[in-house]
Amino acid sequence: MVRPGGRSARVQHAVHTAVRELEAEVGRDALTVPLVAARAGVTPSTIYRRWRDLQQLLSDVAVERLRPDAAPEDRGDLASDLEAWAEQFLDEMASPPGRAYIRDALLGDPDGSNAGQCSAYAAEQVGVVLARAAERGEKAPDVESVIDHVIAPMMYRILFRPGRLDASYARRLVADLLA
Amino acid sequence: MVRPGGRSARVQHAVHTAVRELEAEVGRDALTVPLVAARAGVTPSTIYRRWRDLQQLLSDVAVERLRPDAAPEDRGDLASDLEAWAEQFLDEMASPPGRAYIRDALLGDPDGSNAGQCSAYAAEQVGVVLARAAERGEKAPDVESVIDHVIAPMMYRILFRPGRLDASYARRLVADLLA
DNA sequence: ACTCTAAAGCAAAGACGTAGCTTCTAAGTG
DNA sequence: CACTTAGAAGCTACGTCTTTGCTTTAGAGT
Repeated sequence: MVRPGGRSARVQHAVHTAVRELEAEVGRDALTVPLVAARAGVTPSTIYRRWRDLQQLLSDVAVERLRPDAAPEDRGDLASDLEAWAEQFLDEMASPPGRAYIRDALLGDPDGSNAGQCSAYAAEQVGVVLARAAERGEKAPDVESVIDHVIAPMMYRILFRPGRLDASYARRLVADLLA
Repeated sequence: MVRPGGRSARVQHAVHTAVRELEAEVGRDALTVPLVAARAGVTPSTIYRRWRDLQQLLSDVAVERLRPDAAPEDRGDLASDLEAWAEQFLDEMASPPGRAYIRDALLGDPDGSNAGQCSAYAAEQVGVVLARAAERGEKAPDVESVIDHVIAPMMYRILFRPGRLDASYARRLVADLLA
């Protein structure tokens, strides 16, 4: 049972913060559970008990970092909004740190719930764009179509075919979808 | 330098075999490098040197298992061929072992070459189907289109949205592409 | 205030990962 | 057919990480 205002929450926050700090300081590959524990001021066994291993901890932190921090920009029409969002999404996700976070999120995650959360974030952002279009009276596809025709192809390339990506790919996918 | 007929090749084979056997016997989570080494009759340091860690070893083995073992079935026309291939692909990849292999292949792979290999396997199979269609004189899409419109959406769901999949999804994607 | 329980601390034992050095083996050469 | 050589495997010792049982703490509910 998680007690929101209590010690558990403090520990979780301290550990997450320690991971982010150390990731920046010593690099991902040098991270170890004892190192994180020392920085967070907890004992290693606490981390092992709560997260089971370093992978799952990194996965948790990665999901946090993949959460969008702002609503998609409003450029006045669906095509522009979607194009801008897709370009930014691709740009962030295809970057080396972006790819690392995606891999971490997928990795320590037997049941896929962390990865599912990432997908939900993207779907939510797209949902906002589509809802705005609907309010304007524009004809808009549904979220599922955007996932299948825009997000999925971008993700596939990011994960399976690195080095075959640029912003024009995002624009082409959006254009094809809206055609 | 790898010497195909020599000791290196024997060791690599013994280690891969040991991984597959132990995976079946004790389960993935109980695999460790020393355990694999003992079964393969080599010392742990050999594995650490060649593969660096367990993840990369599992990644190598996973790629091997994801290699298709036969050419796609010929059902006489493009739509049927592609539909059959997509259904089988989805079925294999969405299964628990299939997902585990995909994750392993993605995982121990900083530069994405193992994952790229998996993608290449799928592209090759699709290429065979499309080439047959071209020989028959059918109008066929190119491989890139199939990747974007069929493979990528299936993979995205497998990785990010488990539990939202069935064979009809594969059929729908193929039908939409060929429409 | 008191009780109760989930979570954290502690400590010791065992397993794992790393690195230096030695030994082997197969490919190339005269 | 020896001989050389370099890459790869074996061995070993050390340090670090992981696991586990038990104890202690702190916050939620009464």
